[in-house]
Amino acid sequence: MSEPLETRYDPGANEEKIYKLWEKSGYFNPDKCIEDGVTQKEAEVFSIVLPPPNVTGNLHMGHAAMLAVEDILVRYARMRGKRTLWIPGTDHAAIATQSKVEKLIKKEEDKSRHDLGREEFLKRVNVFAKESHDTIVRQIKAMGASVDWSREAFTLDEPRSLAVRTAFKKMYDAGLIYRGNRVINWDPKGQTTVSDDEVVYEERKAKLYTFRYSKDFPIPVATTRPETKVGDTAVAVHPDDVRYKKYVGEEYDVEFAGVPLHIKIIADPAVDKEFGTGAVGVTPAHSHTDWEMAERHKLPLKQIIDEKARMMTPEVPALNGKKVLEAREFILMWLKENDLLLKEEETTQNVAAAERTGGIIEPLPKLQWFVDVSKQFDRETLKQMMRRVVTDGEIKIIPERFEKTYYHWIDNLRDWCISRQIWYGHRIPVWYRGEELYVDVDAPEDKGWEQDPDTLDTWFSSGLWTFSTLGWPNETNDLKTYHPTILLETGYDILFFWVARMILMTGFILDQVPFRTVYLHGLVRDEKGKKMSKSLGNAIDPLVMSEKYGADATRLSLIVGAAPGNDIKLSEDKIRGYRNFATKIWNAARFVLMNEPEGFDTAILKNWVPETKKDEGYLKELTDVKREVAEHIEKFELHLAAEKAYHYFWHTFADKIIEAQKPALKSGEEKDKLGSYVLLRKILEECLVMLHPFMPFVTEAIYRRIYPEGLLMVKKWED
RNA sequence: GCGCCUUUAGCUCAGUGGUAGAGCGUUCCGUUCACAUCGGAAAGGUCGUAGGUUCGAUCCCUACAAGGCGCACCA
Repeated sequence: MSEPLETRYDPGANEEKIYKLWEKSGYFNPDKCIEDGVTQKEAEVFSIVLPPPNVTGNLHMGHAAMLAVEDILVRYARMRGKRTLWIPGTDHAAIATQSKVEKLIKKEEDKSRHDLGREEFLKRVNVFAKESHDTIVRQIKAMGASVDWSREAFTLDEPRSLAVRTAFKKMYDAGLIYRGNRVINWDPKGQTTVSDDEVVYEERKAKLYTFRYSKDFPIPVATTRPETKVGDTAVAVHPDDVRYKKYVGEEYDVEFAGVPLHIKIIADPAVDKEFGTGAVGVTPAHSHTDWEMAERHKLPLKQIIDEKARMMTPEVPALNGKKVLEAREFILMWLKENDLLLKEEETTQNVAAAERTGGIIEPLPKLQWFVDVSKQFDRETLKQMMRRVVTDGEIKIIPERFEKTYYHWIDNLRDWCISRQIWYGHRIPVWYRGEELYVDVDAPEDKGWEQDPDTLDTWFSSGLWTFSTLGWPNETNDLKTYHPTILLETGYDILFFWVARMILMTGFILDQVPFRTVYLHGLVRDEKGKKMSKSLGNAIDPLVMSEKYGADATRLSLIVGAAPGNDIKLSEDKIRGYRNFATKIWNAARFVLMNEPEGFDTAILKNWVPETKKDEGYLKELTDVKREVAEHIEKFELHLAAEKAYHYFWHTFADKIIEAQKPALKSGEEKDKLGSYVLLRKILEECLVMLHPFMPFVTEAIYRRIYPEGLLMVKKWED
């Protein structure tokens, strides 16, 4: 035994050093483990990707929780002798990053991206993304995550770009990607389309106006958006509605607020007889459901709102170019003046807003690229395939209840709009020359072609993540060895955005599932249950906590009491509590090592058999606890595993077993001293192994004191 | 409208078909050496409400209530 341990464990003085030691060993990389004989070549594989954090800034507690869960599973697998790969990376997060940088430039230089131009703007974004990336990497390391940095990837780097273009081409050739003029969600603020999943709804009070288009129009209709009514091409009623049956099929020409309208009366089951007047003014260009109705009834489409959310009514100069809210007032005035407004009542409506920019969504028709989720390929559609792999059990979702949520989402899924009018992202691999269109991985060689200016939805590239990180489209060994990955661990809030899209992309492209098990963790909230966010000022910074209490304590605070899929309420007190545990581990070790007999030889530990029934009982209990902890980890019940290990160490090992040995150690005969010491030493070392996945730094720090050349990280976890 | 979750000690949460546990907090006691970032002890719960199944329910079923969430509708 060399130097005695200090009375306290100092995370600040140890963590960085230990992480460097791990990195230097090369054992985050499974190839190196095999090379050095730490892992058997034929060993079972444990592979997992790190959900790539967005390069929009810092990591928050949610990321820390994710890193903690994954690192525990990864370290456990590695100590179990599995061929363990954890791939790190970052996500370019197209819209999120672009809008963040746009805001910064606006604030600092009062310029828009158009002032800078595409090339210069992208340079700026890249600089920002690089800085953000570096911060993220530092933070991942600070949390102790044992990821294989040699395989680090970025959703927008060259290998991933090739994967994206190849995937696009493959899907286009199969007819699963098409270009179509459809009503999409337009974000006037971000000046781009967004997918259905990027739309968030907020309930607001609104007025419902009941009116007639003109004096002699037979059916009154109700609306919350009178300004869109200049785009109506039909009035829809329910097929069984006796009030209106006689009008169905009739067509009327009216002049509404100076705009000539041609209105056809149609019958469609989508109409609710009870709502409003039971008749709907159909605006095919500015409503998803109306557009679908228009498709069914072959109605014309009349766009009257442009991309700036302004009116397009050249017939009425006074209205033309007005913002929608001003236009609403204008129409209401006109209705009142002409005595056509019948009723005005309070109602609540869900206002659709773009998730990233907060812009109020304006549905409008636009020529965009879509993934067709209802087209057959290989005897089924993407929708059916996504459903099948979960119902068949090829993919298991934990907690199971989210499987229902997943099915529900699939059943309501519409074609996925993948083109965005932003600059930061994967440029769509399509080129145009007049009427010609060219789709391929690389640009056409002859002249005159122009590439589509749009970029792809960021989730298109993240959807390929489990295999683009393994080298696809190249047939790499990594791909053969590690795909499908064993586990995907992520927050339930991106089940649709990401998990579902990965299943979709992988299912089509590789005819595989991307992962066997999906483990969904909850969101980290503050002690009052509020979602942590910078703007609310209630965010607890994982790095600050790690500096204050150690990464081990921060990790454990995010694990204990956090059942899968349930939100985690976190307070600084809790983190402090687990810092105390790290101290306890340190001091228990300190005590044991202080009592090491002169000239102690560690060889004795190997074949040591307890001499008393009591010691035998202690060892039995230890083995039981360790096995139970392992079982919990294997069932992804980390909260139970951590609590059990914690409880055993503190209240059994420290409180009872150590206390019981004190008399012998203090005043016993040499033989008893040795016996007691070996017992404690044995249990201590086993505990270090058992606790290492949860608290890697403090356990490794102690282990290095005992075995200066050893590495706990790759010590075998035996049964 | 469809669906999901939560409701257990002051707080945060575990948990089991046989009348409840942990951590933190609180109160009291303790500082001759592993640790006061500690140890010991104590107080504190009719396990949301009402029914049902059962020999027996906090745990199973039904209804209800409160809180939260997802999806759809939102004319």
